[in-house]
Amino acid sequence: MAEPDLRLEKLVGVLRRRGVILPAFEIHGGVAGLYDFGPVGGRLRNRVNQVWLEHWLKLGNVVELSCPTITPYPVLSASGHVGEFSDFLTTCGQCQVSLRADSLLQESHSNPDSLTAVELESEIAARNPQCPDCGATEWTSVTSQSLMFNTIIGGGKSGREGFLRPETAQGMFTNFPSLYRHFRQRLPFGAVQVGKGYRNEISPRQGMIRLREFNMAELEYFIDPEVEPMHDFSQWENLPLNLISNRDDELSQSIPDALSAGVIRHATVAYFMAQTYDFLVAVGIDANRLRFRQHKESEMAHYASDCWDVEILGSYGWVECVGIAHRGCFDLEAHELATGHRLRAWRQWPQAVEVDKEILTIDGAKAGPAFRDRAGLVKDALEALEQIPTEFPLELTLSSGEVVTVESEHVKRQRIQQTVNGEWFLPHVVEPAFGIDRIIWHIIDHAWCEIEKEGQDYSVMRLAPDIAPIDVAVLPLFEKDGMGKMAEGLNRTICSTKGLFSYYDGSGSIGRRYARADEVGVPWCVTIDHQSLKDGTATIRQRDGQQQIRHPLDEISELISGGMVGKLFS
RNA sequence: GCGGAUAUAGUGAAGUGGUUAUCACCUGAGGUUUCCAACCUCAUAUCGUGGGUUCAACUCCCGCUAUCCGCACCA
Repeated sequence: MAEPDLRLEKLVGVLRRRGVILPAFEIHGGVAGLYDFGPVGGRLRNRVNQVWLEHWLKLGNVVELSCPTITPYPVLSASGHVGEFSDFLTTCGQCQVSLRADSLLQESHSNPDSLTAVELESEIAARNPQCPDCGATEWTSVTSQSLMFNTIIGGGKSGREGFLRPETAQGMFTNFPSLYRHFRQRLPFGAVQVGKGYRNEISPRQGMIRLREFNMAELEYFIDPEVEPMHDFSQWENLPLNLISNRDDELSQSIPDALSAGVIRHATVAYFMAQTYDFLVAVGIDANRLRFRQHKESEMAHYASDCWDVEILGSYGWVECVGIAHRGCFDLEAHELATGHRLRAWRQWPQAVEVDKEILTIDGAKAGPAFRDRAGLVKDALEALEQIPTEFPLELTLSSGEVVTVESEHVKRQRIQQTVNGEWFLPHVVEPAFGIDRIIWHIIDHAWCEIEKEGQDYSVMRLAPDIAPIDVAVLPLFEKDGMGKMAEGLNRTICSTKGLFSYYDGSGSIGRRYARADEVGVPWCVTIDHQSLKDGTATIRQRDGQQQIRHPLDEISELISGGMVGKLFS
């Protein structure tokens, strides 16, 4: 490859100059990790989002949600983000290595994870732990490295702590009851959301690759773990893909083959991998620069049973752009535990079961005064006991973690006789999560090429017509004799056609204007010339291949919006 | 967050302690031109930002911000 760094520099220059992607707030000095999609990029982003949405909605049992980005503290505490996303760091005064402050106290403190920044700092000062790298005992002050943006919801004393969401998923989990009702209590179903996520990265790098505010698109697909998933893989049977298993085996195998070989562990994960492949190729990712990499046991969250990343090769090497994870019931269970709201689906058994058993429950008159506000928890814990205990007093662990002493006078036996028709269970979730900015970056990276044209470097963005931000450039050969007027009229017609967008360009030579259009990936140029004035036809030029055909003006917008124009060139 | 380098027009670069800061491409206006970056004329910058040194700072010094490269962090 010839000077990849130079290519990257040139590409970044093109994107800035033409208003595709540029640093945000640049006139104020800019902010690391924040980028604008400019006059051309804005519509590009929108179209990629749109194609993504349509791709998943066509599954037929998927709906779109839109949830707030401002998220109250308890939601992200329940989901585990508060713990996961904030670390306390300190730096060695000698060798400058940065470490998690709690890891320094692992030896000397029973639970360093629970300490606040101030406590960590005084503990470190008191115990003088050695730097594992250089052995020094000087440490800088402890700083919090929360990766979430904090905010206060509301003002004054009533203000509640909150965050800007680090992912869109939580809103879809908290909406489970509404989704369940919408789908008339029948699994499987899914919810998608396209929107912004925020992570206060310590050092954003590599342009669009690591951002502080980013566009993401996620699908949460809820399934019954006891029902064998039914997916039609016929479309992908003879399509070998690049797979790297968690044992680092590099395979070239079709998705259904990898599934039956047990490399991919779950059919729904496999199905979404195949769908993801189709989406990425449809928006212009080069299939040869795309691979699936399975997470190793060690890098997978404990609750996940299988997880695959899609990595795309571009100017920054292989970059993770999509994660497809089987999350088990982790998320719904976490929110259920935190809120007490049932986030379950009903499974009807084929045969009703008659239950006739004895359980232990509280004797309200005695246990009520004894346990007061915990009486309900005591009741739940007692009724959940598999075996009826015979010895009292009994040490009973409540769901809150608290242990209480139960005397025999607090309890009574109760006979249960009922018919049970089914059970409530926690659905499992398979989640494909897409980093839209990273995907857009790679679409551009793969689409942009410099070719030699008459001895000059010539820059072309070979964007797929479905996502090209500008569908048509309307060009009068000259801006005189009414050609300019005619072209302006056509431009308005195209812009008012649903789904189409065009621009008018009358300045410079015709070749220069074709070049300008090619550089931002306009697939079609329509040129009005002298003949157009006479017979109402114009030439349509194809970006890739640079061929031209002549066609009646009044059919052009229909031809392009119907996606039929490409056929004229074959 | 640490260390190093860098910051001049839309893009890419040159240059200087002292009147109007160069160059190429791009962009705009006018001319010319019957389809692929042609040509001619003209136009477009308070030299990242705040402070200091100086009679005078784009130029020297310091802080900040951003970018790039290592390290660390993150996925």
